[in-house]
Amino acid sequence: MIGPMAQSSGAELALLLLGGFHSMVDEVNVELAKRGHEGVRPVHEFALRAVDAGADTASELGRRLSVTKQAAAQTIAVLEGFGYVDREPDPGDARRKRLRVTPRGHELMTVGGALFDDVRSRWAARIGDEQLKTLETHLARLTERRSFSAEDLRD
Amino acid sequence: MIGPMAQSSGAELALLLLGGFHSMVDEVNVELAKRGHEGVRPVHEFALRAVDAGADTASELGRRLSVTKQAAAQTIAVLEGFGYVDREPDPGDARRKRLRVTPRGHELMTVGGALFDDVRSRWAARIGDEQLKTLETHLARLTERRSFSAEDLRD
DNA sequence: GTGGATAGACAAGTGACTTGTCCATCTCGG
DNA sequence: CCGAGATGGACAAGTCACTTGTCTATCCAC
Repeated sequence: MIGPMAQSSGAELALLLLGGFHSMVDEVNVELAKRGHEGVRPVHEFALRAVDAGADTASELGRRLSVTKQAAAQTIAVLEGFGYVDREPDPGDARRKRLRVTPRGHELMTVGGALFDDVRSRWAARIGDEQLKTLETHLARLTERRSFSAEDLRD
Repeated sequence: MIGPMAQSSGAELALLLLGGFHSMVDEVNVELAKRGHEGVRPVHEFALRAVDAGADTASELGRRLSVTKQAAAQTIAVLEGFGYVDREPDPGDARRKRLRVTPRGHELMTVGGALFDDVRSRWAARIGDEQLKTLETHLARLTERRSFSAEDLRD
């Protein structure tokens, strides 16, 4: 379908990149569901990583993910509902509610990260580790100017 | 941000692929807007290509894009509003409304395709044409089992 | 011809956002 | 020490791209 539909090698490349992303994410999602993390979406996992990396308030998370603080607050509400983060008042600033990744949240990060690594390993086995590393290096160069974040990770 | 946030080379790879896709699409969108195709989104262009490639009814377009016929009908309504497609009754089947890409629609496809090709050329100039072709070949192999479609092209 | 599949329209609901508004709290210059 | 402006978070309403569900009109095969 890609060939006849795209009719442009540039458009095909774009679809290949998106297809690669979804291919990885779909595999990881299926495995996560089997391991008791049903309903979790990539955006949740990446948001969780951002929280763990220091985005411990809704406003800060919004900045990191390039969305409004309201959108970040909704994502946090979902993560809190799933038990992946909890919120406690900041003793030093009564406006803030500090976010913390729960043990279950850390487990999701560990399992999810391992699953992504598994998919990557399988890819490396198919095209060769050196080839995959080269591919990554090139992609990194091609996207380096994008201050990329997890926006548009909707599915 | 990718490094510290991902904490997993597999997850990083996924973000690189998505970042590459968005990088291409964003550039093309900016140029399309400058050329009088404001408001058009990638999903519209890919849907248009699908219509041109033979998905000439809402139901068929839905199948090709792996969305419901209702969703396809909405996309068509947008495309029709922009003047990229028109609909006429099918003389051989009174249930169908046959879709046709208008001249303006063909122009969008041409211009959009050329813009995607431009981005691809610029990438080729940076990493080498052979390297880019190798990257594409590998991506094609890695995603070949996915009966890929334009779903999740939302942004 | 009649029963089942199919095309499309209409309605309502969802998820992930947005903008806009509001208040509580913090920070800093004077 | 105090008032102005910045910041964090909550609430409300609207948007966008879907979904499920239902309905009618039409087609096709037996």
